[in-house]
Amino acid sequence: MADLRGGDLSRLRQLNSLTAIRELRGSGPLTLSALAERTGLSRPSMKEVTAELMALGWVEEVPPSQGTMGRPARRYRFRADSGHLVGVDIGGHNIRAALSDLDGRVLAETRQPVSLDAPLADRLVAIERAVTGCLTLSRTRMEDLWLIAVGTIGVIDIEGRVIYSAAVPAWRDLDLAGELGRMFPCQVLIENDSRLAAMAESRRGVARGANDVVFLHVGRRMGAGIMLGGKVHRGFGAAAGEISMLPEARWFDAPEHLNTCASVPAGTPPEDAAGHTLSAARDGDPVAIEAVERYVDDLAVGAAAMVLILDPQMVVLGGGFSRSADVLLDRLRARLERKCMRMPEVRASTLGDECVVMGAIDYAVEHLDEQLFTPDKGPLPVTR
Amino acid sequence: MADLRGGDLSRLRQLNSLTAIRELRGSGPLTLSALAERTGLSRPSMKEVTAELMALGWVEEVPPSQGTMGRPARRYRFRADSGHLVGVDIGGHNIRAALSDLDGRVLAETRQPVSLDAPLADRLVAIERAVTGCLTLSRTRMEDLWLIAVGTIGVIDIEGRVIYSAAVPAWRDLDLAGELGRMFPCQVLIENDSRLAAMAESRRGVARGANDVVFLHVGRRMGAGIMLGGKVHRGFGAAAGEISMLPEARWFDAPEHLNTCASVPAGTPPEDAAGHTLSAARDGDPVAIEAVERYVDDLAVGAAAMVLILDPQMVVLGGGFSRSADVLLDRLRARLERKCMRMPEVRASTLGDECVVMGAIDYAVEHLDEQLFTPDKGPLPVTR
DNA sequence: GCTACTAATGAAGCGCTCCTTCGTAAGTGC
DNA sequence: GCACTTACGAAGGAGCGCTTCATTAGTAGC
Repeated sequence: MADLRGGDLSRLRQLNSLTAIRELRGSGPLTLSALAERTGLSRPSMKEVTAELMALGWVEEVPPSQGTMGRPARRYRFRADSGHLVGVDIGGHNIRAALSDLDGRVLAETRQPVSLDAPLADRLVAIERAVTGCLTLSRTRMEDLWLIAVGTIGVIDIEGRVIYSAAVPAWRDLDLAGELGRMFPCQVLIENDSRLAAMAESRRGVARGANDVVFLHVGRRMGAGIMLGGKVHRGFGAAAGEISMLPEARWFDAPEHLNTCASVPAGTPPEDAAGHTLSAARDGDPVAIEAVERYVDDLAVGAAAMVLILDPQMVVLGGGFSRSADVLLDRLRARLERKCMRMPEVRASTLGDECVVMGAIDYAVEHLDEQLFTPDKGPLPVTR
Repeated sequence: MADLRGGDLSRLRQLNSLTAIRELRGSGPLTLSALAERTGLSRPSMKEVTAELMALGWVEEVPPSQGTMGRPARRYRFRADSGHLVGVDIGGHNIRAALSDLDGRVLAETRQPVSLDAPLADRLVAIERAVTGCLTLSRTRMEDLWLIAVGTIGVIDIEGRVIYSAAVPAWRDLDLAGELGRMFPCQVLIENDSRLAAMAESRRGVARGANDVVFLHVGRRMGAGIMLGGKVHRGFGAAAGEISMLPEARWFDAPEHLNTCASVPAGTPPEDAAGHTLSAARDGDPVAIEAVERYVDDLAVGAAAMVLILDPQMVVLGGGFSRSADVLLDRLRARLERKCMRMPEVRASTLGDECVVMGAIDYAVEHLDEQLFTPDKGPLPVTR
């Protein structure tokens, strides 16, 4: 509403075309009348819009559905297959990639393990392999990629440089946008992974329909992503959501309660310790339960800070530990209930490990929408 | 961009009319050509728009400016005087009101002292007096009031009920919207006072031009207001910004450091104690300085939480203690510099005690804009 | 196999909004 | 009083969306 400047007549057509595409994308093939009803336009106008979209290659006709009363209506669908998107999740230990059509429907997925302290070159190679893996799996050519969206750990500045990364040494002070821009021939978007996870949950996960969502990444490291008004909240310098940096929020060392619990068997590899503790707590081990209580005590402080400041509709628990959401959720709820002014819904992620990749794809889809009718903005193929 | 659905042609005209009004409001009288250039429309179209706006009574012609080359251009201005707005600040000890024209230019101001523990009826009477005082001062009739916006301490829910108020006993569980709706014959908007203060600072105060602003109310009580993307951030349940409720954020008791400082002379009334401490610190009293340091230590925790979570462009220090911003600002900056990921600008409020009233007026003006062309929404007079 | 019914199609005509273009009008400067 | 500058106002045209109506392509019933 704010940046709306009316203007030309053609702008009106653009907007109407865009809403038509959004409707088509959301609901599969639609008849002209259905489309007209949904967009609020008249049928003849809608017809003109679809004709234009078909000429542009965005929309195509599909065979009419049979068995209906009256003359069968022509049906149109968004040509989601006329281009491809890739979402990448650059984690500490794994690099995931997924290739999707323009609707965000996943066509191929890959995963490349990578060690935390791998040198930069290895990590970059793993990224390239993850993406090319998706391409071969789905028999897609690199030239058919329109957009790659990348979610990564660390704080990324507006230009796509990694300005902070506690976990991954090779990642610090890296011009990630530059590296990936050289690697792939299409546009590359870079975003913080927790923000993308938040987006995925609010688009296709447990928070679908909620516009104001806080995503808590609980795992070996802590993080948070924020959706406000249905949009990713990046902040003025793209550093929003970094509450784990604040000692008083007690997030940074919170996982230690689970890692150092006495009920973890000796010899357990450190990356599995927290999982053991959570399982033991589920089975009723009082020592483990005590550790979990202390963990959630800490978790709740940062979470309450976010809830009190933002007042979101929903808090989504994601990340590695959210597999044990049954152990964590009610405990977190109880503490937030005491600390918060207005209690938000608190739910566990339904997308799990796929969260960030899915969010990256959703992010790419959103960007696509925005660029559909501003061809000067980015090098998007218009017809095919 | 998101809620934009194109649609009718007349919608286009509405939007263009609205941008025209915004330009006129912002820049005083404008010629047709200037207006056309600013809005991006052609001169003939602009002429039609202004003709319509003049017919509606929103815009009027003013004498052309002299001494220019060529034929003098007709000039148009927004008829800011065709209606009036009132902003009210319901504080603990004072009730302020200001009457403005539709541009938000203040025409009259009043203040009504009221004691913290005054019964509800007295407080409501004081509100009415503050408003009617403005009316008589500016010789305005109650019927010429279009909109009253009220900022108040406490947490207000979406329906305008006070659901929490630590400071003012009479305020709790009050249906404020209902009470004020019965009191005044026009529409009444209610909002949290810190949010309105944030709005005022970002519209006409020190944060003018900044879209992402955190306003910290530092005074006998602590509060915060958030502007994101140029809009007040209310949160899903209108409870955003209440970080002072979190003990770990150390805001709630922070003022005690100043109140209980040993350098405050015995017999000082409690409400003046903090002021004494701040003055003494300015004069170099080491005991007072120590108290201030501890105060800012606490203040910085909650402030850092907000900055880390939101990553605003600017943090504005307002409220009673901000009169001593010279004592506080650099100390706060130093701490935030250590705690935050990206350091925002930190500035002192320039509007002082007027902050909330001004914000209320700005809030009313904004609402007006939104309702200009949706007459079904509220009972706004269209012509005069 | 024919008729009645249903629902979508396609074309025609209208109104609104914006655009460009042009001759005209009203000032200033010499 | 004349040239120059700048704005005004009217005319004509293009784009977009709307309503209306005859036509078309199916199903359902007899």
